[in-house]
Amino acid sequence: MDAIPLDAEAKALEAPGEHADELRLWLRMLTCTNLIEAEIRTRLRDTFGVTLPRFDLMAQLDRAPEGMTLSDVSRRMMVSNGNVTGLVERLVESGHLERRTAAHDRRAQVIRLTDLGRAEFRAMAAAHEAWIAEMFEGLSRDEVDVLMRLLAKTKSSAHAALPGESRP
Amino acid sequence: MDAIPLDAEAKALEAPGEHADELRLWLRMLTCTNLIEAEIRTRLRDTFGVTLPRFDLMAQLDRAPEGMTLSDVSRRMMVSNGNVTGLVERLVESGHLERRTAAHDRRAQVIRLTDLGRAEFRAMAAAHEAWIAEMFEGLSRDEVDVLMRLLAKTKSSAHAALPGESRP
DNA sequence: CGGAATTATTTTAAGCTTCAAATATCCGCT
DNA sequence: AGCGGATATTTGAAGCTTAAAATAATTCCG
Repeated sequence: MDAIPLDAEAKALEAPGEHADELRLWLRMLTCTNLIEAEIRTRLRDTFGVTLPRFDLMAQLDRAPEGMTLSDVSRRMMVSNGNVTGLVERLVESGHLERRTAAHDRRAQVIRLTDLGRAEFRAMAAAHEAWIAEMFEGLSRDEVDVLMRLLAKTKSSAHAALPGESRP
Repeated sequence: MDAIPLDAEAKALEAPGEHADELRLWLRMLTCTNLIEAEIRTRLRDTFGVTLPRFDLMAQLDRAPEGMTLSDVSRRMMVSNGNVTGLVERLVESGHLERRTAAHDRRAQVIRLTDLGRAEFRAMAAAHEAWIAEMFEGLSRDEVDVLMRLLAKTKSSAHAALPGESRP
């Protein structure tokens, strides 16, 4: 049986928005990121039995041998404070992190990798870097450079659109 | 060069830091995506009281007036089946979706937007498109085009690196 | 000094997400 | 018909994530 012809509402749906290009770009960007992220998550899990959030947290700490506060981690990972509290709790429990109260500020907790945590992270990081290289294998060096530059521009463009960014 | 593909373990043993550019590119891409996604999530919540996953699901359904099965949704959104089951459950509960058993296959559930769901989605989608445009405002039309092309290439490169993709 | 505002963290409730196991149904084949 | 494998969905357990409220400690400033 034939479908009923398009009504006004359906036509409105067909009408391309004013910014269809940007929307398509965003969706493509999201698809790319999700595709790669999902594969990395699976490989981390299958190869090392670790979740992506834990890996990400350990990656932050690997760059700060003297440790960081939970707030620092929260800001760098762009996740909520409460989220970090739970992640840290589980990683301390498993012996990958140690946590102590900051010497100069009794509100703050400083966390750092244990020897175990560091050793495990180094092994995972090497595999991770290779996996990422594999995913981007199809791009030339120039294309990587251009993409890098355009994403930097995108980041600053998006940042400018954030509320409370009225000042240059 | 690398005529023979190395397996994960072998790659992990490659000289460390060999693919720093790709790694930096990936981290930048991730930062961009997270930045934009977090802002969109906040605005959807504050403006419409809807979560991003619900918006994404409704977006899929808006393009399929006759409905889709849960599996279709799961594949398109690149999330697990169980995830979709829960999301759909809550959206049916709130009156945005209707669900019925597929006529030709009693295993499958076909879901579609209710009138309420469609009306609410249209309003949200218009705002969403404008927000995205705002985030990418700092890019010229040419830059958008180049980025689009490079991301398409990235997607196909990443896809080629997926297991079970040995054939071209 | 003392109060107000800020900052660091935790807690709680709700929802999202995955994986793996369990059900139910369908399809192809003999 | 009926068996066996594939497909669609649900369920359950564990973990991730957020927002908002609560707690605790610091800093600012008059």
